[in-house]
Amino acid sequence: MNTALSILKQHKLRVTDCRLEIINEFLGKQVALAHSDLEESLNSQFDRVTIYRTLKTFLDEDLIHKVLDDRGATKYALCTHEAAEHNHEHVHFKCEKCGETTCLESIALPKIPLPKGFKKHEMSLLVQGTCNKCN
Amino acid sequence: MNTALSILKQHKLRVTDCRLEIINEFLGKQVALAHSDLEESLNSQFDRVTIYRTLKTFLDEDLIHKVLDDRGATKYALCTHEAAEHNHEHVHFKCEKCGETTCLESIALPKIPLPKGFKKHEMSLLVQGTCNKCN
DNA sequence: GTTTATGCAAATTCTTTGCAATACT
DNA sequence: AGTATTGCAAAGAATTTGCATAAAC
Repeated sequence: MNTALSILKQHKLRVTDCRLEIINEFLGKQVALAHSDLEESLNSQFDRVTIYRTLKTFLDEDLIHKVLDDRGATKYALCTHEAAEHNHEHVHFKCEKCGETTCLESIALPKIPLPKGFKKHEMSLLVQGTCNKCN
Repeated sequence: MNTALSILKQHKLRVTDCRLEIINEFLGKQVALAHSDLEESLNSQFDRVTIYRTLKTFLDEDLIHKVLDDRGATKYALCTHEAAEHNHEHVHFKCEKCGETTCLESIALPKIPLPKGFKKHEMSLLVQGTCNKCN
């Protein structure tokens, strides 16, 4: 079971209100969140700086990952840790109407034939359009 | 033939030093460039603000397009206008060693089966790894 | 009790806007 | 000549850093 508490414990991070609430935001809404989204939904409960630092900590611990955005905004989403090997390779879908970015984890990434001399390490795919809620 | 001059003429833009040089940067290095890259390579020849505005003009004219970056930096690359219909849907490759982002225009984007209710408009694919120069 | 996280202030960086001077057609 | 572009100053976001206080283990 994945509670905010158990996630922090798994990563051997100290349990603080800010961290718990931020993880709960990610668990609650199943979409990628930007710093500004968190600041807003946590309603100035925590300092802007604390949120930045929490996100950085989570990134370093591979608890969240960055999600590409067409507009250059930095968004984050929880990593799923089910498998032994960790990867961030989902398809992300950004809705052009509501602006939400969802991880489409069920969809496998295609194999891309690269030119000679290029070696793939990881890849990310961002699809833009309208989501199921806005259609 | 694609000279900086002819590109500006095609887009009915006024010919200025700054615009010519920026296009030449893109033509010269075949990689995606960020504002800071241009500022550096043009060596403070033009004001920071002018470069921002030039990039915005070029974006509006579909002369360049934004390229996704894993680190959240905003990068741009020239659009290729060969075909009648314009699209930005290349595969982009970012080298983790040298940091350069190249458009792999020859590689077709795969079709992605989206869940019910999702409708695709456009998509971008970023592959990260090591490029042919760094391998 | 020791270590780590938080909040506040302030510094940096990134990007945009207003306006007068300049360059383009 | 008329219009668009540039440079400078300055405003406004976004993000980072330093340090003392507070909280977690």
